[in-house]
Amino acid sequence: MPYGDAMSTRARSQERRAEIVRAALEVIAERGYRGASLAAVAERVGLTQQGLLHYFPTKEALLVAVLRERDRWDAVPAGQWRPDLLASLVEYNAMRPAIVQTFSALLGESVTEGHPAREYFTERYTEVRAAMAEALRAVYGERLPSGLTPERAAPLMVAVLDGLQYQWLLDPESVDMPGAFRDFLSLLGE
Amino acid sequence: MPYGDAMSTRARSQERRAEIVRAALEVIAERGYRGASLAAVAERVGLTQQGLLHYFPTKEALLVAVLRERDRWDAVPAGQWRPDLLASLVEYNAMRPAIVQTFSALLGESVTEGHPAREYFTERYTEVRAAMAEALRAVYGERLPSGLTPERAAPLMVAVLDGLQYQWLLDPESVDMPGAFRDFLSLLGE
DNA sequence: ATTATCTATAGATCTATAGATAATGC
DNA sequence: ATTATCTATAGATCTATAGATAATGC
Repeated sequence: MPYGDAMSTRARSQERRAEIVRAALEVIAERGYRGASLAAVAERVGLTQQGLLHYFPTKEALLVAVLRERDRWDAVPAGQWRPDLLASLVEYNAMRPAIVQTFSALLGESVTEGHPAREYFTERYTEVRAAMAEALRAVYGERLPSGLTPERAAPLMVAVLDGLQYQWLLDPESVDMPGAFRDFLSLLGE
Repeated sequence: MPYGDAMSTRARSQERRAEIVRAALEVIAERGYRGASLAAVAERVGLTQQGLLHYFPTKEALLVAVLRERDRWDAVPAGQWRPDLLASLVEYNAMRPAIVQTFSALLGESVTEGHPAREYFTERYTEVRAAMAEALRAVYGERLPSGLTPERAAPLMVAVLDGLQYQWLLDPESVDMPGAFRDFLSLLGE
């Protein structure tokens, strides 16, 4: 391939897929997964709905790609979580409502029957609680200052993160998500 | 109206509406609001979809009735909340996954654009945070033992309640929702 | 008269399949 | 040859409207 040449077909194809996944993220944020139509995603990347199905053969395949993409954002591996990094993550999220909204909408839908993301979230939360417990253990040992074990504090930490996101998405003016999360950290740690 | 007579038409009609609302609750728990079809609700009460529309002229009118019904369950007025009563409420909820699931699914959907329950949840959370702050103030005064003001503890309390529900709905075996909530109360209160 | 319920149906969608056509890369 | 994309379309839904029919209550 000569210098300055266009991308290879494979690279072009991968970029197209990435574009489609980004568009799907947006449409899911706006309408949820069940409400997101392939046509709406396709339109955003200048394809017909049938053209999109060339890249992802079913709507569910596209959702799987969206969830994989989500996993890639966890730039910090779970084994390296620390409370101060989590606080930064919350601040970062507070600048990215679209992404928070995509996953809050998906989490909400996932508790309904037969939802294709249900298993993903169930497994992810098991992992996230375990990683959170390890992160707390690394900082505090077997007991937090409040007396809780890392295993019992972990689901509370996760609950606060998710619960604050819903309150903040519904009413960003009234809810200081990063501030509330720092309050919770000080509660745990004192 | 003679003794032992059947109900009045009006009473019969109200009972039919209540039946429909209950059925809608179930279908929304299973499929969310966008995924819930009027036909599925109608079938559950032995009506055709068009027959159902005699009682609720649009799908949105049915949702409004569902949300009103939800408000009626808050048997304990917000002005009388106390931490120990909240703990009982969580235990009660842990025995009613269907109801928890209906509102967790609706909350998740409500953050998407143009969702007909969005305004309802936005306003409700404003009220719930205020009521929670008052409940905490009544017990602890201007500062909780942890040093937080009631206004800053309130959104955390609400977040823990909602966040735990999602974790519990996804994996009831692994998440002790009432136990975790009590842990959080002891964190706040000590 | 009013209420409850039905059949028929319009008009929008939605996902997915089939198969054509054009462009790209060995 | 393979890849990208399109048109055509099947087959399922969905909500809502129109209008008929039967039952109930003044």
